[in-house]
Amino acid sequence: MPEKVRTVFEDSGDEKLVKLKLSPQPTEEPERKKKRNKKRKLDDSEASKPADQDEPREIPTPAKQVETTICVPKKRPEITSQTNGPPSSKSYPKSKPRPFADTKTNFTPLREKAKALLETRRKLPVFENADLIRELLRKQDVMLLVGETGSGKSTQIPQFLVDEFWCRPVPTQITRDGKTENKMVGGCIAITQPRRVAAISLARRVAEEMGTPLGSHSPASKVGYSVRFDTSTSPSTRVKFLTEGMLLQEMLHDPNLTKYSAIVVDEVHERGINVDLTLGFLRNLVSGKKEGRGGVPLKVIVMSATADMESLTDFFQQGFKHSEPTQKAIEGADAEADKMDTSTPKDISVCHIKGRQFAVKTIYSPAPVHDFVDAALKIIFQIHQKEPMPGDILVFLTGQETVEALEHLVNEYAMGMDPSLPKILVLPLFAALPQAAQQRVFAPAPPRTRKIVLSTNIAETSVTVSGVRHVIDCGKAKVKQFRTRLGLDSLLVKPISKSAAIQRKGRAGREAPGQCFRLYTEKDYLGFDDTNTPEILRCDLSQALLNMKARGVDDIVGFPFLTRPPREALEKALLQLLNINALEDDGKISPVGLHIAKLPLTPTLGRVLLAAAENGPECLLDVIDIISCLSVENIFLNTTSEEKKEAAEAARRDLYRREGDHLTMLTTVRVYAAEHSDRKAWAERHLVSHRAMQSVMDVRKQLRTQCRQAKLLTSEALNNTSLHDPSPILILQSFLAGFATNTARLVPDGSYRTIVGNQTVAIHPSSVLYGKKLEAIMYNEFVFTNRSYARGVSAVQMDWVGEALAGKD
DNA sequence: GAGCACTGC
Repeated sequence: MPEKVRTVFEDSGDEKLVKLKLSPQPTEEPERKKKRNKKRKLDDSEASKPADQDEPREIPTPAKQVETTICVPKKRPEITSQTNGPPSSKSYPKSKPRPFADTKTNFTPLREKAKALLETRRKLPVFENADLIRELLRKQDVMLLVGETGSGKSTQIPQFLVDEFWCRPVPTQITRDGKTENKMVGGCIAITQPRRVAAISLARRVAEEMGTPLGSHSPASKVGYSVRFDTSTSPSTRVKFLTEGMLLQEMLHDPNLTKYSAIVVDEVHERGINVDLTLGFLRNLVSGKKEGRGGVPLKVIVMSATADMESLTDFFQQGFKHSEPTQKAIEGADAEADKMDTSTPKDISVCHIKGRQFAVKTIYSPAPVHDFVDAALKIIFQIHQKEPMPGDILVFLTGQETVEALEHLVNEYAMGMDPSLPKILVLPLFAALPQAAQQRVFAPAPPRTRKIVLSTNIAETSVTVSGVRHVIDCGKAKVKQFRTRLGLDSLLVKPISKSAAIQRKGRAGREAPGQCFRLYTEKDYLGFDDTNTPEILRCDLSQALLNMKARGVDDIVGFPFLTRPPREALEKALLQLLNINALEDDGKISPVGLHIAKLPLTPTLGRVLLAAAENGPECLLDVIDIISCLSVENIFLNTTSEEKKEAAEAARRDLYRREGDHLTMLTTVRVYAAEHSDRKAWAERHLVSHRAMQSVMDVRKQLRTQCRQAKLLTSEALNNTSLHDPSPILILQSFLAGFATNTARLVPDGSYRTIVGNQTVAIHPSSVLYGKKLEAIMYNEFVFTNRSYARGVSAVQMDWVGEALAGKD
């Protein structure tokens, strides 16, 4: 090993850095395992392993006792003092035995299991706050809960609440449009999650803890989940885990969420656009008059891992302030109400629950790092030489390119390594990696071997690698940013936020004390943003706006955004919706828009689908096949080596169509769907991603069903198995109905210029049209990475483009 | 000659 390897961080003052606010915290085994299950993305079969694998393991004794902080509104000191009293676990069982009373099924084994789990649940930090949380929610409708990693909040909070009196269904009379209707309101708790796998594995865990079967397995099941393509609930479901997108979807059909007594919004700190929309709608619901719920209140519990609760408190308080006038009228106490504005929150409580993690030592680079791949290489071998086994290394890099570069370097250096040292096993990890290769990361390292996982930020939230005690953080990540003015997405390397840095560091302290090497200076760290930029500031807003319009939010400017997008971004999105006729001229949603909003597609792809329907059932079926591919990750596998690349070219030649990527996708779906013996083998032969194709078939099925329900397709058209010849012209013209502005023409110097905006754009190398010179092209995506690229490209004729653009006026 | 990570009845 080269001399240099050891130098960089040798004297980087570990002592000083250790002091960095690391709350020394013990660990909690079941919670950790739950998290691992929860975060282990990408493999549902893994998540569905039998529960007995979740049994606690031996764990080192924690260094210090957990500290639990509770902050409640100053007005209620008496409640705070309650939690400082005797252990609350005693009071828990009093409301517990009920769940089984009303069923004949033999749940004895499940109950036994639940009983065993109760012991470990009691040790969760959140458990001692159960009474306080219940108490507060009896009186207030909104609770903000900061729960650090390992606090157990996601599994326990719903169980604390499910037997509360306010969580029962209430018979009500709801008057709408002059008609009065008797209806049961409430009874269920929803818990939203940003990711599918998290929703499913949390549901599984909570079902075990409650001693009830999961979802549709039994009509008596109390716990279920709902994610796209996979819903598992029963008539008795009281606790339902769902993705944020799924809750938004439910709200389209039932804006008042009448099934629910409480909505728990989890992982809010991740700030995906769906969570922002959800919170906006929920705020309107809790601070409104609740007529649609027959006056039955809805409890909202907002949970986050970071302490930035101020903006959320303000957010909900603003809502109550706005609703004050109606209350004033009722109470006739104007002066009192005005005073409320400056006092403590009246309707919101805030709880803070410390998590359980081992201490992680932070080691900064003493000087700025220019080449983080090189710097990471040195630290890897420094750790490998100095640190005892076991203790795997997790390196956060920016993308596939840097991951593969470092993989190569580490393997090269390892060959010249002192043979007396333990072996090294380098494992890359990124989303585009085939499933089997990803799974290797989760297997324990072989004896006398140190695992070195080189990962993108997929390991920050979506996937948990066990065995990690050393983290190396390059301090950067690729971030997608929609640029309103240019109408393009850029994918650029940017510094991460402080909260992402903390999250990365935390990955070293899940099983034992660890260390985190930051490939940047402490000064750099202090210059990072506090939190990740919310997605709502980084993405095209047309889908979000259409969703809002579809449920009658016409005043976009008046909508309660947790973070308000710039006016320009909102205007651009509105314009885009007008362009595809999703809105009327007065800004209200059009019938076309309403139809599009119900499809699980971007507004543009939704528009394409409707245009295809006008071109006849054959064209619609073909366009559904193509759209299904476009709404899924890349269906063609990445080719790693040169030989593979050539093999791929040869294998796929019969799928490629000269018209472009759209017709190529259509051919691929058709051939795949016609393959009845072994689709997996077929996919492997053609270097097509079988996983992606399975998703394509799911989406295709869903879209076909929706089209039949909307009477765009007849059952005969769907059942007709004889294949027609596709009409490229009709298909591409349908696409132009949504993508007329995503077109470019060839200019004399051989490059392409966009027809709207006259910007230079190149055909992406992944396209079948890469390097081809055509009169004009249409593309689905306009992305900037190292240069401007068009992705999802087909050849079109200029006069079609002219017609499509003229149709907009 | 190139692909951060999620999601949708």
